[in-house]
Amino acid sequence: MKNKQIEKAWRGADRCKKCAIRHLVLFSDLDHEDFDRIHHPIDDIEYQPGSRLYHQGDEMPFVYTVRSGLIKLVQRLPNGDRRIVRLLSQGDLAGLESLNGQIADHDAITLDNVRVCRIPRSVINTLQRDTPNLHAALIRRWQKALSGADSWITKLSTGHARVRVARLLLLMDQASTDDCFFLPTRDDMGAMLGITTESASKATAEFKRQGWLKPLSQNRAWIDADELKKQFD
Amino acid sequence: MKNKQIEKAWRGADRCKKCAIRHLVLFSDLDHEDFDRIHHPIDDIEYQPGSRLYHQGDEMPFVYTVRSGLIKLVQRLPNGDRRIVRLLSQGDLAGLESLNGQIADHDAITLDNVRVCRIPRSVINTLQRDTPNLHAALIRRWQKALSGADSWITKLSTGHARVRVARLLLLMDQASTDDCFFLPTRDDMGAMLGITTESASKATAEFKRQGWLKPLSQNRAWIDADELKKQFD
DNA sequence: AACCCGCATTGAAATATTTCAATCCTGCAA
DNA sequence: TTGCAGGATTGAAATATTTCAATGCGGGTT
Repeated sequence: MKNKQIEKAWRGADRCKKCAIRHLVLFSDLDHEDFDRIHHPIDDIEYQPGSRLYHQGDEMPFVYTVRSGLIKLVQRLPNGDRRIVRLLSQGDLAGLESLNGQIADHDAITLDNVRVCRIPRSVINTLQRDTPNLHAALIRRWQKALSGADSWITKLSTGHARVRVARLLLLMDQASTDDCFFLPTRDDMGAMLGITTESASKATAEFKRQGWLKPLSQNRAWIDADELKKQFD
Repeated sequence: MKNKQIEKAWRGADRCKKCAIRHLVLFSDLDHEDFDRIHHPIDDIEYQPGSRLYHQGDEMPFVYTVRSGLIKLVQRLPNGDRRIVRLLSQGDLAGLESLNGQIADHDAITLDNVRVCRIPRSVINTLQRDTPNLHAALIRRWQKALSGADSWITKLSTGHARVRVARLLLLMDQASTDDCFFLPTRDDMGAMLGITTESASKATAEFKRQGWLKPLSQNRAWIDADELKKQFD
């Protein structure tokens, strides 16, 4: 069986102190004492592609820090329409709404191999009371999510299908540290851009024919960013 | 001349203690001492329709609490496309990004008569250090903005033009305390929904013909919410 | 190697939206 | 009251997208 969690490698907050990407994650500004206040287990979990961290409507006992990989947040409408409203990558938080005790706004589904730290809500709430440093970190995450949501609207939900696909590719290219990046399925592209799978495919195929997009092995691709910008900006 | 601020009625934080909508605004959870910590002037300002609180790209020395009226947040793309990414109403904060010292992500423009409290960034930052209560209030605002942004994507940027217009009307109806609500210009509807002014107009006109939408005096309208939901949900 | 399965691609017809230009309203000013 | 200005509405032609059905392709399995 695929799509389920496969590992709980590490437990506890001690690990956080030594985390290789600590500057990116939520606890970056905590000091030594702060860590000692954490008594609930913080688990390091790895997911296969297509796993679901939580469902829209779930109670949310945890917050997740993304350590690596990509997660899509999918929102369903009563009529069955689905829309991907955001992608989360390294350093982002999934399940922010839990901090206010709300139920999940989305399905959170992994796109590729994903590693997260799963933090009980109570840890955040406790720390928040005592350590102002965490506040700033939280506010920054919130701010980033919000401005991401805004540009999702202006860049990915506005203009012709070909333009939206181009902008998506440019965004994913920028977000990647590598010189190649994760290329979503046409289906997911459609759900991100508010167009059909076929329209996403037609645009993508055309970019390939033009040589502006080159698929590499396994879901990964390279783009000629300058050319795409020149054509569609 | 229109479109400029016309009044600075009240100054200072003392007023905040007596604010009629204090339960809705940012300082709802502050206690008496907290208010005494505020030394910078907090102004109560009224704007005419079409006024601009700030421009995309501006430095942001202030945060604004909306006391009454509607504000649109408009984002411009390099190619000149504009998109309204959110509407702010009573109790919402404009200029959240200022809290991280960032420049404005949007143009903030009033749709009707708007009254706001203009709070210097320094007040927030100072209070934030000392009063955990403000934190919760800020986080709530952020959360609300974010989930608003998400449903803007799923509800207002997905599906056929007629459906989007219907959803917009339903949203504005729900948001209103009154039994009628502010009906935006077709131009603004287009910018909210990612469609042309004409498409917005055609949908709106059809709803009127069907009797599902009745314009009242002056930008205000009533809808048959049940019927619209039945048709487009 | 042959076969499958799950995407991706493609084409053609049916729809929907945009574009562009003309016309209609309505509130406001003279 | 008349006239004007700024939106709103409408129609018809040009485009773009969706729909639906067929076909292609690549990786993994037997």
